[in-house]
Amino acid sequence: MSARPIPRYQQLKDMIVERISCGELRPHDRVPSENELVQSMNVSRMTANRALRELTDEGYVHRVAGRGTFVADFRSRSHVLEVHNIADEITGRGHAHSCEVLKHSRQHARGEVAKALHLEQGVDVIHVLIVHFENAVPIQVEDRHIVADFAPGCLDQDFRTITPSAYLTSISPLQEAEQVVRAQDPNAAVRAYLQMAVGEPCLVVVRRTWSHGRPVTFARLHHPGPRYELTGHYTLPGTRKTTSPDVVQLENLQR
Amino acid sequence: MSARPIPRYQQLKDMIVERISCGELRPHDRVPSENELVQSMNVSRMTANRALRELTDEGYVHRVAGRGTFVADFRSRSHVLEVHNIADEITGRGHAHSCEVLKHSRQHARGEVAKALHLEQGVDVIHVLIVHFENAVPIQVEDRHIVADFAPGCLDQDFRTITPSAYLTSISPLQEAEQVVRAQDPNAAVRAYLQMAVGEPCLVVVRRTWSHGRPVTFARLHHPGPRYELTGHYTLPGTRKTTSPDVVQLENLQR
DNA sequence: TGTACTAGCCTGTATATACAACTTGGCGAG
DNA sequence: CTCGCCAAGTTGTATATACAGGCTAGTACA
Repeated sequence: MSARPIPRYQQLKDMIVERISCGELRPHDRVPSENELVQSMNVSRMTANRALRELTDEGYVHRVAGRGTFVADFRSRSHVLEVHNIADEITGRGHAHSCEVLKHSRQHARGEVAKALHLEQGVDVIHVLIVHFENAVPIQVEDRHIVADFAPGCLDQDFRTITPSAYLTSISPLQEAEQVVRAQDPNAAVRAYLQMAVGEPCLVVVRRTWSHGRPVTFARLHHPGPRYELTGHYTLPGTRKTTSPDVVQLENLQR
Repeated sequence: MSARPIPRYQQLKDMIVERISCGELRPHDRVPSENELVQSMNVSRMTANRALRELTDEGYVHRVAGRGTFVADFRSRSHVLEVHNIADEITGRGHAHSCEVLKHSRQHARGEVAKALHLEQGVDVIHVLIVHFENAVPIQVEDRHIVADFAPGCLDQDFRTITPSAYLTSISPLQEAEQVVRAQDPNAAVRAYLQMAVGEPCLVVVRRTWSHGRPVTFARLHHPGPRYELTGHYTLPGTRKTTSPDVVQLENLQR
């Protein structure tokens, strides 16, 4: 059996990730410097350097020469985990975001929601239903359930000023996400919220997110097919020659 | 102005990536060992080690203690770049994949295709139109254009046995991808190919891929909304505690 | 002929050391 | 009081060295 000991740089990484994960170290907090790790952990500076450098590559921390190492803001961790902060997406286009909170209440998890969140039937969850607008045009219906004891202050949040997605990433690091995208006809309620014509399809994103090793939120996001598309841009890591592909505006697909 | 010199480990990485990118080093070829780099590039072994180790993390090479360092198979590079090899996806579900090649010919790029591929009007492209089946049920219409001089042997390929996606990743490393997902009603031809009922929406993926710093392929993938969904699973790098979220089969969304 | 072993190369890790560049805070000169 | 400079701490890089462990080919031996 290969019971090779865990390398010391990995032990350092695990220790720091654990302290971030459990909340002992919060975003923008200072992480022990290389020299401090040399003393407290009894390793060489190169080993401490490797641990912190790899944590930088992985997005956990942020380093500034001359100042120190700091815990990264959770939302800068992975674009794929925050790709669905609809407010940022809209303001990033230079448009105005607004929203209407239709529901924001405590409920007992049932059926699909309980199963998706790995909860017993009846456990408390927070249910929010929000319609997001881009320049006053409805662009997303956000139907989200949040495990209640994960976000104690959730009911007091004003989701008109901070989206649930932004709120969730601010209170804890999200470690894992699962997403399903499908094209589907909306039911009457969603169609009305999105002001869609009969026969127009929705782009539906169903997303579960994990934190501290358990699912904490389950969201169903409905978008009007004619007015919304999901864009992604992927670059392999380590590519130096910034090809910067000018984003060609794709024409409408009529064939 | 900060004209800081490029670090030596980065120079090594750039040199090796360039040799892979231009085809001098092909998948499974042996990359110079650390000690060879020490001699030929006049660096210390730790510097060579850092370069090769980071290239390993980035998926360019594969290292085996005792044997050496080898160029990684392109398709193992990034799941996001090959997420749309529909054949692998289907066989991964344990189902049977088959396809029908409706078109496979040389054409002159025009309009939207020329613009997307950054080509002058009239430059040669290969056009393939393929319907993919999962257990004899049509699941994707692949409408793809490939820059002709990028894939000289493209017209001789048998795309019934190897998908265009697999073929392209086999001949060159893909560096960048751009993808747009939308829900849209199909036109009559696509609807017929996919054996869809009138009124059912399509999940459309439009994808451009770069290699050697230029766009080389442009694909429009139509899927039947009722029978197809795009799933993604994202884990943050460096997470040791494999949470392994059992994939809950989400129920149909009826609200 | 066949088997076992060893020498040599390779990666993986760890340490000690060194220098450069950046940032901040404090101290001293004006 | 203010400005400028310098010292201390921090990250970023580079080197030399060392040992452990994996793999392979070739040699010695039976």
